[in-house]
Amino acid sequence: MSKLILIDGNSIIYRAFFAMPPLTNTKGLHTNAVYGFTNMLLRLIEDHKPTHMMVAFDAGKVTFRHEGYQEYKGGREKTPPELSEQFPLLKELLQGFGISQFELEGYEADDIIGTVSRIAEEAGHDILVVTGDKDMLQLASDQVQVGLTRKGVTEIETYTPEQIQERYGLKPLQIIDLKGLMGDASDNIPGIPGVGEKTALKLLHQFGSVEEVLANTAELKGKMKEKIETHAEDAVLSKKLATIYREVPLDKSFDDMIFDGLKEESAGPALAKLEFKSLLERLSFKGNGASDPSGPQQAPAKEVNVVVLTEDRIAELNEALGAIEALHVETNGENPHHADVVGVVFSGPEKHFYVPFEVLKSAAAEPVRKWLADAGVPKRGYDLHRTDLALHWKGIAFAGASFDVQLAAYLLDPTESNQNLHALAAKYGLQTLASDEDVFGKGAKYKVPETEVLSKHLAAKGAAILDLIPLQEKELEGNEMASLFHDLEMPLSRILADMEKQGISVNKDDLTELGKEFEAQIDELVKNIYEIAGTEFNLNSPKQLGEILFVKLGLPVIKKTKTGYSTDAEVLEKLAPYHDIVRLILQYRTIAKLQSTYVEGLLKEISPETGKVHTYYRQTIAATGRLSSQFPNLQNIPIRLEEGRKIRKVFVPSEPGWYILAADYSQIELRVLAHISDDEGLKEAFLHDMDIHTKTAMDVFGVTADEVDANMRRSAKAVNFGIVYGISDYGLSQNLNITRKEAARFIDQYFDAFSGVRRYMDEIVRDAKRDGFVKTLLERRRYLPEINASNFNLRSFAERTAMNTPIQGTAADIIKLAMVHMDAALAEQKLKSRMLLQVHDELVFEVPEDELELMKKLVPETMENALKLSVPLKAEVSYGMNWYEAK
DNA sequence: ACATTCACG
DNA sequence: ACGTACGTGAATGTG
Repeated sequence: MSKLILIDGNSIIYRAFFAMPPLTNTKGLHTNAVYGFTNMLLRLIEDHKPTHMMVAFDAGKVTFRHEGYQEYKGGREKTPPELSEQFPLLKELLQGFGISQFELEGYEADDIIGTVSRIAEEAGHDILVVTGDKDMLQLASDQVQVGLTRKGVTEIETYTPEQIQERYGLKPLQIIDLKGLMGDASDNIPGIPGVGEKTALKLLHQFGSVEEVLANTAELKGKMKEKIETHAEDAVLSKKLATIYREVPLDKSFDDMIFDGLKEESAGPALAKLEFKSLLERLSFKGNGASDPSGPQQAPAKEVNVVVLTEDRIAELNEALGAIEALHVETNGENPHHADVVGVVFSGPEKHFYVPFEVLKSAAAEPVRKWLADAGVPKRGYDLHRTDLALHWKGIAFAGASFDVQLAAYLLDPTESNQNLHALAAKYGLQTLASDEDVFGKGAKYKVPETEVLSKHLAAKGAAILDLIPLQEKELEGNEMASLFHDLEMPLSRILADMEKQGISVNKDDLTELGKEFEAQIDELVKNIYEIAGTEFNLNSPKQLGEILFVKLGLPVIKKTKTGYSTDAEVLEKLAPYHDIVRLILQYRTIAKLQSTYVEGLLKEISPETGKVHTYYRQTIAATGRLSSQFPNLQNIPIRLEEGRKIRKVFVPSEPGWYILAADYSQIELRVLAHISDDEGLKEAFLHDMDIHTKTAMDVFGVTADEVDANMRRSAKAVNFGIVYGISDYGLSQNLNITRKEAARFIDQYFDAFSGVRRYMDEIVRDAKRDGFVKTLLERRRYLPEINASNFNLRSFAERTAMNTPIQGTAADIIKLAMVHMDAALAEQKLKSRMLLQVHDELVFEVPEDELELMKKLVPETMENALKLSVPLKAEVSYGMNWYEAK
């Protein structure tokens, strides 16, 4: 028994658009209408189990109806752009669902449906027509039911001829006459003025058709008669316009409309692309994709063909290494330097080999380890940076990383917080991969399951990696990010791993000594504070401190936090004149921070084996493309205050007689801004290597260099910071402690002096609103879904981000390039010097004495020539016996 | 798990 | 009128 569902695409998507609340995906595309449409489709499929489906669309602005009546559909509101952009999304989704779509230039969707339904009817099929347009009731027959949307779009009320009779007292074809008399404002069909549904029905019940009404106007009287007679032509025309044309020349056959269920491999990605996560979860794909009406259920993982290799069977893998296309090393713990290897899987398209770690370490697995260490063999996997480190500390060398799906996912959307392979696979609608949480449990409940379960899970990961690679590769190419990925980020991941393995030596004794000094100072401060307060309390508790300051001592409340009084440094600075205790608290805070984070924290991270700290650079965290550093964070070692800066003295070379050499970019972000904004004044300043803050003060305040005083320069510096961050008068006023009005004046003066920067800021925000994302010079992207939000805060934040990200991100691109070039130069010149740290605009090396002169030239040169801009890049180098001295 | 504070660029 | 400066990580206290 065949069942055909014909859907009026235009009508339904319109209804869905206005019925659904606004909805956008993370890329900022509107998806509400498609979401409503999809819900309706799933409902139809479930309720009616169709064997054939087709969605018809209007095509072409002008249809045959316009020939007789040019005003047809005139006066209609233009389709809102939020809806227009959803048509391609819907069409792509339908393709993924395996549902045919018809359109033909010059015809409307209802004509196509009318034609198909006539042919299908003649062939003896059962048909359901789905639309929001009552006109289509004219198609109803014994075999054709017409489903009209109710309220939303998922509710559909189906009409048979009997039900139409019941409701209107009309035969289906008389619906055309009804429209002829009433007209239709939305299509600009006139009908007879003053005749609405009620009158029209009365007339039709009496006469039967438009023609009969017109032929018998004699039987009518009064105003009604007059109106009908004067508008007789309109009625005839209106009827003609309302008549669905059922002879559209379609070159489609019945087979073109076959629907044999949702296929996970195509429907999944389509839903995933739209980020309809709830629908993805609701659907369970099995065989023909019929969803289980009993509700959500766990989709069974696809059977992966996995071989568990014991030591005596490792030869099977040794021989199959040529067919291995991906690997996955499962590790536990956050810190890859201290991670245990839980298990390893080697994946080919047909077969997966699970290798317990003991087996990988065994003598028999020597060929596998050689394969792993061979830089000439490209490796593909998930988080290969972590893999490299984990294996390294277990004595297994890893090289040749060529495609990391985590890194690719980061580039494709650097703000996505969940980078699990499970989430990634789901995002692309791939075969459901169990989550690590489900397999291992989380937190204290983490437990490695038995080999049977573990090997299957890891093999499924290997399979997911293999499936993801071509999809990501294509997307990277589509975004012109292939080079950023292959030529910058992938090579960098290996370099970072090398730097981390190398580590930087920390003088433990000096650090402990420093800790003792801090401890004495803390004891003294705490004693005095308790004495002045007249009570002992937990100084580290903002809550208790607030109680003392604002209740007991009655100091004025400057600002509040969500949970109570704010006691941050900014507040305490303002309170200092009121009470002597405040200075002491500020001093305590400073020293306590140094003690807990930098003395105790760093001591804990010193490796007993190497006497070094081995940070972990994270390449897939920062939304702008910067690196971040963990365990310990070596990108926030104190420098601004002398007390803290001393911490830097404990970072020393790992070999006697060597030096620490550091080079940092001077004003890289403002130089980047000069380049991308093409502002003449800013470019000029950097071409002459002027002091940029003084130059800014000169232009903003209209004075000569000599007239710039310290205060003017300070203000100019704050404005420059503000510009880079995406300026707002409020932010600048906070920073400079001036009124918003004064800040606004500064900004205005700045933009008058640097009009190219104003132009850039306007353009980048406009582009972001149009594209939904911004880019760096190297095509790194960041999506800004809130750039068109109606909420002022959200929108403003996105606008500032649009201004800042290309600047901060391009600076990140540049230093990453410099690192790749530096690594190559060190290798090529066979230097012993080692790159150890990156701190956003600074690179730190350890250098033997005999390479010092060379490195003092090579490092800044390499950094300055990393990328050619319209202004020169400048790097300043220094060196000493420790990081403190390299300033 | 979340908030507050503070270290860096 | 709206009310935040951009990007991070670690330590600590609290619910």
